[in-house]
This record gives sequence, structure tokens and C-alpha cells, in this order.
Amino acid sequence: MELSERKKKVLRSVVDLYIRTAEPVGSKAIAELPDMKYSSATIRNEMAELTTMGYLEQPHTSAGRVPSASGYRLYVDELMMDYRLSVDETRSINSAIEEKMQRVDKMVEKVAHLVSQATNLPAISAGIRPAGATVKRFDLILAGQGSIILVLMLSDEQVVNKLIKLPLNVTETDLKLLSAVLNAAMTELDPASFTPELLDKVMRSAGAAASLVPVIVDFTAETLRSRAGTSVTVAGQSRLLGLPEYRDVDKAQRVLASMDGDILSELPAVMQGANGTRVLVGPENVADELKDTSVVMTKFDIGDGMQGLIGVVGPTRMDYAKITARLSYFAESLSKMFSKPETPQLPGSTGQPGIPAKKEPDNPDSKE
Amino acid sequence: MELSERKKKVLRSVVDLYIRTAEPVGSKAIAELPDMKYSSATIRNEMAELTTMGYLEQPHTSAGRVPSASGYRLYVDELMMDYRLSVDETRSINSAIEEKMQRVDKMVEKVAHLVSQATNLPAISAGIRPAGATVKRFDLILAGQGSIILVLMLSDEQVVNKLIKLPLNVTETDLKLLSAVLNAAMTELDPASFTPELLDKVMRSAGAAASLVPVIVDFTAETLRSRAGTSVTVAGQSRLLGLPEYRDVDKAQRVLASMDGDILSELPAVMQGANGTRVLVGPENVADELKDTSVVMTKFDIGDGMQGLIGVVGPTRMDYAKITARLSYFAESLSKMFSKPETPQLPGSTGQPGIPAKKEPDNPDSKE
DNA sequence: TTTTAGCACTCTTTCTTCATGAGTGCTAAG
DNA sequence: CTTAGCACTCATGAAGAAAGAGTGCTAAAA
Repeated sequence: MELSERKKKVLRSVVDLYIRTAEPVGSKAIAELPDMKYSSATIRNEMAELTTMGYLEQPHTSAGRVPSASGYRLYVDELMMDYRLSVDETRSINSAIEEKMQRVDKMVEKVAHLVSQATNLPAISAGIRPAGATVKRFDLILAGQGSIILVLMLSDEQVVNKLIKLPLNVTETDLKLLSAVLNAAMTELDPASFTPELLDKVMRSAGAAASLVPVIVDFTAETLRSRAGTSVTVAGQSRLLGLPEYRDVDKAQRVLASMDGDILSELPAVMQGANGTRVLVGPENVADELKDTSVVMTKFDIGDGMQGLIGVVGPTRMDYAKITARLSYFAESLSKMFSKPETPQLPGSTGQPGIPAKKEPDNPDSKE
Repeated sequence: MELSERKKKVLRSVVDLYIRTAEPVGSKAIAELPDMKYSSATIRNEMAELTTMGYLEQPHTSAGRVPSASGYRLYVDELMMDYRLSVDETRSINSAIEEKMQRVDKMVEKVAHLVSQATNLPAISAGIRPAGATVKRFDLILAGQGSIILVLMLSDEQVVNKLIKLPLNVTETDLKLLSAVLNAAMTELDPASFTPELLDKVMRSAGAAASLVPVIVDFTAETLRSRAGTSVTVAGQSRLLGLPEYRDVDKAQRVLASMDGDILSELPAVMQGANGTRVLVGPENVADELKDTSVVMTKFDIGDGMQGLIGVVGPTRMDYAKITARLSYFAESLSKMFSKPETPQLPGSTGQPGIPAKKEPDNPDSKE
């Protein structure tokens, strides 16, 4: 059933006001709003109806109204005005992101802090790498007495390495042979196929450096396995305590505790959805302790097949318009940053590398 | 001035009891303790004296006594009984640590959670890598069309790499030359010496692959610079809210907020001290918002010159004996783990790598 | 001389009671 | 259909009273 325009307007006003004040809002307060041209009595009637329809609720008989979960839902889906980021806001978000973020896991950590700061709410940030990488190429470098560096180039363009120290004298030629064997036998394989038989076969053809094989295979398998997975950071938890709804310590503790641990298990569910911003209002959250807490999350692409996710946790009464706007902008800026990498340049250097600018302008150097 | 034995006993009892109950303790409660053979009146007199001596304080005229900061100090330094970890406790700590911890930064994160769990308090964990690493060796690997892998071996045995993609045809020989030049000119240098002049010089002798030089140098400098520094994780913040002293939301928020940010700046100061466990009681903390909060920290060696640090934050009334015991044990176990690395083994594989089992510490692979 | 019992006194804590005021629902008039 | 008016409900806060815990001091007991 459709709501009348006036009902919508009232509902929107109630939510807006409640977001600001965190106190139940009464008919009079609404009636006094600048562009509300009805008396408090009329508003009262509308509010009574909105209440029976389930969009508002009353803490007790003679208190004002508070939006219900479905009230928020409607607000988020249809009523809320687009929040325009001010120049100041975009600028501060941009400059926050500008700082170089080197490795993905450091990045995750920084982003969490930035988002939390930008929204003044606890934030979570995650980098998710889908499983299924394989090794594209093995390289072995002799690095002095007894030290060998193993370099794996993975199918997703990541490069990882390991320093192996063995009391074993191998020559460069031995390593050449070994890496040839490895490249022939073990590329494009998922870790499940690393059977003892395979290991055996490789070792037999590996020549002098055969004793390296178990270490290498082990490391490779472990790397491929641990490659997938999610790194999550939570930041700004203390901001939650600044909000009136969390003066109740027990409540705050429940929410914070679930952020410390269980949130992880919720992420995949939300991840399923398309890219973009998702809002989970109160009871829509699976976890019980988040029943009167909302979550806003955005997923975006990092490149190299990785996905990023940022989100904030706050009271159902959070300023959805502002928060979603900031979050989306954040995600967008991050995506952009990852797709168009900064051009590396030594500060104060020639600036002109000295090669004729050969075609292919757009070559992302990837780092992991 | 020395305290009489009886005073010490009373003081210890007060602290012990207060740690348990979080309520001011009265003379009667002490007198009723099993091995206290004086009446409440006697205790009362002693407590009065302890109060004037500054070891106890009174919240108000007719309340029991509460230990003062110097009371805690004395307790920690002299009075507290050694807490013996039960078999169960050591076992659970050990099994928690057993799980393989691959990279140092992941490790830091996990340890924070473990410690927090073991103490039921918020915990911080840090890995600190002293500055001053240099490059020991450069290697360049050709990895298919336009892709080159740069591998740096650092003076602290870490290895890092970067995939460089350039629209540039270089041969293996070019790379050999370039790496020779790099190894000759740029090893054992700290990043400050990477001047434009140096860059220039290297580029001139670099031959066909000269255009790679700026990228390489830039990356190297950045790596060396960001190498030093601390990675910190805080975990279990929500546990703080379970404690009666933090029912006061504002107080809790101040403490949590300072953990979110400023703690970092405190760490170095404590780091100065020798290895081992340090206890900072309430006002001994530099930060103002930690004035009635205590911090217990332990420093330990990770190897490769890195230092680990674990600590917990809690009310001044924390169970110092238990906490310090657990923390020290934790640190010890971690040190041990890092000095005697697990033997890598392919599950289901030969089990006998076929080499004399002497193994050097195995190096967390670093990837960028 | 040291320890203990007794007691008046202080101050927090908790419970009641009461007044206030915000906000409602309903009715009747515009 | 809208609005003014009014009785009613219920949270909130202040004020006061009673209860209880713990103290300090004094005087008696060991």
C-alpha cells in the first residue's frame, strides 16, 4: 500500500529529526518545522496512522515517536534526500586517501581508520582475495653461502618469495635445472594436486638440488592456500561510546564484542550482492546483538582480482544519507586509486626517464 | 621507612580483596579473612595508618579503603605472591600459540587476540623493526613480456620483491648488467644517500635497461624507509566494558580512544627499559586519560632483530600477579617459537627431507 | 603496652513520594 | 478535512527519609 505524500513527508521529518536529536519526536516538533504547513493535531493523526502501519513506534504512551526498523528501511530506500558531499568533505577524504598505501594489508588498516574518522563511527575494512591462484612461474636465486631465494609468480600477478637457508652446496646450474623442472611440473596447479607422488617425481628429476624440493613444495602449497582469505581491521570502536544509544554499557559491549569477532562471518553474506552500497537496518542483521544497530557497507574492486570492503557500524538512527554518501565516495576514490596507479618517480630526479614513450600508455604496475 | 609485617599483610589483603571485588574494603572484611588473627578494630588502626602513609585512600569518610597508586606500586614490587600458572593455563596458552603464524604482521594481530583472550582484557601487540636496514643484494628476473621481478635481499635477512611492468624490451644480459651495477653502487646504503647524483651515475652505467633505474631506486628507497616502524594491533577492546570501573561510559571511551591512537607514542618510552615485564600503575602513565588505568607490558625478541611487545590495559585494580604471569609466559613461549622454527614438512610427504636436519630460522617471506 | 569491644557519627545508597511537563487521543468546532 | 482544546498518561527529577556500612575514638581487657 502506497503512502500519501503527506505521510511520507511526516515520516521523513520524523526520521531526520530523530537522527539529529536521538530523542523521540513529538507532533509539535514536526509541526514547527519550517516547511510543514499543518498543525500539530494533523501531524498527530498522521503519526498515529504511521504507527499502526508499523513505520513508527512509541517507547511509551506519552512519548514522541521513534522510527521502527521498517520505517528506517522505507527511509533508506525511498525517502532520504541525496546527501551532497561538500567540497570540504571530498577534499578531506581525498587528501586522506592520497597518502601512499603500500601493501594491501597495511592499506586495509589505514582505510579502516580513515573511514572511521570520516564518519565518526566504528568502521571495518576488509581485503578479500578469492581462492584459486596458481603458480605461474618459479625462480631460484643463489644468494650467497647456503642461501637461496625462491620467487613465485602467481597467476594473479602477485609475487612472493622466501629465503631458504640450507647447509647445502648447490651451483647456479643446479638451480637452473631445478627451476626448469618445477616450472614444467608444478605450474598452473592448485594446491590440492600437490600429492606425494608429484613430489616424488619432481625430486627424482631435480638433480643435485633435490633436497630443496620439499621445502619449496611445502612453501608453495602453504602460500597458495593462505593466499585466499580476508584481512579485516576494525577501527574507531571507541566512537560508538560517544553516542547516546550506547550509554548503556552492556549494549555497547555486545556490539563491540561482535565487531571483535563475529563480523567476519557476516561479510560473505553481504558480499554476495552486487557492487555498491548496502544498508542493513537493525533487525535485518543476522547477529542478535546487532538487532538495534545498523551496518552500511560498500564493496569495491581493488584490482588483481581482489575485492575491498568498507563499512561502518552505528545506531539505527544514523545519518544514512550522509554516511552512505561518504562511504560510496570513499569506495569510488579507492577504486580509482587502485586502477590508475601512481607513476613512480624519484623525487628530484630527471623526471624524463629517457626512453621514447613507446605505446601502451596504460600499464599498471602491480604490487601486492 | 619500612612497614611492619602486619601492615604489609593488611595492605596485601586490601589489594587482593579489592582486586576481586572492585569495592572499597572495610576493616571487618579483612578481619574475617581466614588467616587474619586480629580484630577489626586493630585492622582499623593499621588501615588508618596506612592511609596517612599514602598507601590507601578513602573514597569518602565512611567507606572502606581503596589502594592508592603507591599502594599498588608497593604491592607489585614487593607484596604480591607469585602466581603459578596452572597446567590448564599453560596448556591453553601453548595450544593457542601453536597455530602457525606465518608473517610477522599477521602474527602481531593474532597474538593480540590471544593475549586479550588469555587475560580477559584489551591487549595490544606490536612488532617493532629497528631502522637502519640496507640492501644486501639486488636481483632482477625476467618474467615474460615486459615483466621484470625485482628482488631485494636486505641486511636483516628479509627479502622483498616487486613486479615491474614496462613497455620495454630488455634481454637477460641487460638485466645481468643492471643488477651488477646496482649491486656495486647501491648496496649497504641507507636511503638518505640515494641522491639524484647517485641515480644519475647508476643510470649512465646501466646500459639498455637504464629506464628501469628510477623505478627500482624509488622502490628501494621506499622499502627501506617503510621497513622500520611498528605494526600495532589492539584487540578485545570490548572486554574493558565488562569491568565495573568502566561502567562510566565517558571514562571507558577516553581509555579506548587512547588505545585507538596515542598508545603508539607511549610504546617507545617503555621499550627503553630492559627486556622483561613492566607494570605501569595508574598515574605512572604519561597519558592523562590513562590516569586510573594500568598497563602491563612485556618485550621480547622475535629474531631478525625484530622486537615483539605485548601488553594489556586494565583498571588499576587488575590482578597483577595473574596478568604478569600470563604475559611473561606468553612472551617466553613466543620467543621460543621464533628462535626454534617449526620444521617445514609436506603433509603426507616423505617426512625425511633427506638432509641433515640442521635448519636456520626460517624467514617470514615479505612481500610488498 | 597492645588488643579489643562498644558506640556515636558520617556519608552513601536506596526507596518513596510528589510535582512537572511533554505528548497523546479524542471530541467538537471551524 | 483541518484545527483547537482538554483530560489523561507516563517518564523524569527533586526532595526527603530510612537503612546500612564503615569509621574514629574511648575505655576496658589482656
